[in-house]
Amino acid sequence: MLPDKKRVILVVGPTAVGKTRFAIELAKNIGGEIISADSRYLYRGMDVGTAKPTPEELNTIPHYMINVADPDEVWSLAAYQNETVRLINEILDKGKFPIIVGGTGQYIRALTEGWQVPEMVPNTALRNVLMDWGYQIGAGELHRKLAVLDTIAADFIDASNIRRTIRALEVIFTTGKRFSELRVKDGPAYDYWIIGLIMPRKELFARADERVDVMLKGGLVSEVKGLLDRGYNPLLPSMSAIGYKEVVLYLEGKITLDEARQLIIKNTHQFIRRQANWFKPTDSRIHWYQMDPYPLEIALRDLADKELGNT
RNA sequence: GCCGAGAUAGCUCAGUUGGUAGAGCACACGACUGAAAAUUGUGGGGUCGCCAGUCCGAUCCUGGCUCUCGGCA
Repeated sequence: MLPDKKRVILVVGPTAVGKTRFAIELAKNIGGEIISADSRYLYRGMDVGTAKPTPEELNTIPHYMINVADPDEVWSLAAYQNETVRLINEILDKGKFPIIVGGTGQYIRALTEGWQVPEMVPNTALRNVLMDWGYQIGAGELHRKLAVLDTIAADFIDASNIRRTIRALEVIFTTGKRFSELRVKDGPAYDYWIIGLIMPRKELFARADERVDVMLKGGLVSEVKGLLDRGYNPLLPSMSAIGYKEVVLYLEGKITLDEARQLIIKNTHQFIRRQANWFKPTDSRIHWYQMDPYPLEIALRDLADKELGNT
């Protein structure tokens, strides 16, 4: 099978479903290189708690967008998108298949739907001002201010979602344009083939729970302690990752280790549910595969059929 | 056996000066355009332990019973 002109493959699905292994095997079979679409793999030194691929796994197939930033660097959707589009072209130029793998639904969607993210770099000072304002008058009232300036944006941002409200106001105040107008969808720039991996939620939860214990035994606490010792602020976006924020609470003596474990499990379940909002079973663009029996062969066959134009 | 406390959603518990009930978690579903493993919205679910009494009306008051927990024997 030869690489198509603009074919890009994606492997999506909830955390702990088994994307990493599947993608590597897929890449080996079709001559692909892997671009991570996981907002937590970006950071160096955050390995155990993010279930990052092992160094051996990273060596078998070229991987990108992993370990590209220190934990105190702030990444974003737009930055991710820009960098990834560049990498896709690079891999295509080499005559290989780009395989985008990850569980960060927003990153995936932005790519597959061709989002034009508003050109407006976050303005921390402005955000802080808006945040203070929001706390004074209340999230609902701040949202009402937004409604005056941009009815459409106010419509798709929940009234109590102060963070989204602030971003919209930030963009409006800085650009003088409506946030809703800048929120453009260009449609897919490549011929995306989206593979969705899924398993019954109960099993998924069980796997995720097991993984939490593996992480704790595998040195999650000392990893977090190391990050704090190196001076990384627990309030950094990177440190808001599941597994990290809870262990920070434990290290600060606010909760016990067992409470931290329970919290991580709880937050992971909620995360899996939220991920399902981006990857829906009803989404006709996604080719869904149950993980049992292992779907590599079928997925390869479906892909081959697609290449031959039979689909 | 005696004394005390308790029995309310799947779990932990709050509550009703008597007018058939709530919160967190769990579970399910949704939003999202430069913080996204973030932030955020909605929903289903209860014969309020059992029986009797008082009352227009009992989950709440009274009596009995069953069970649980703690203390004493």
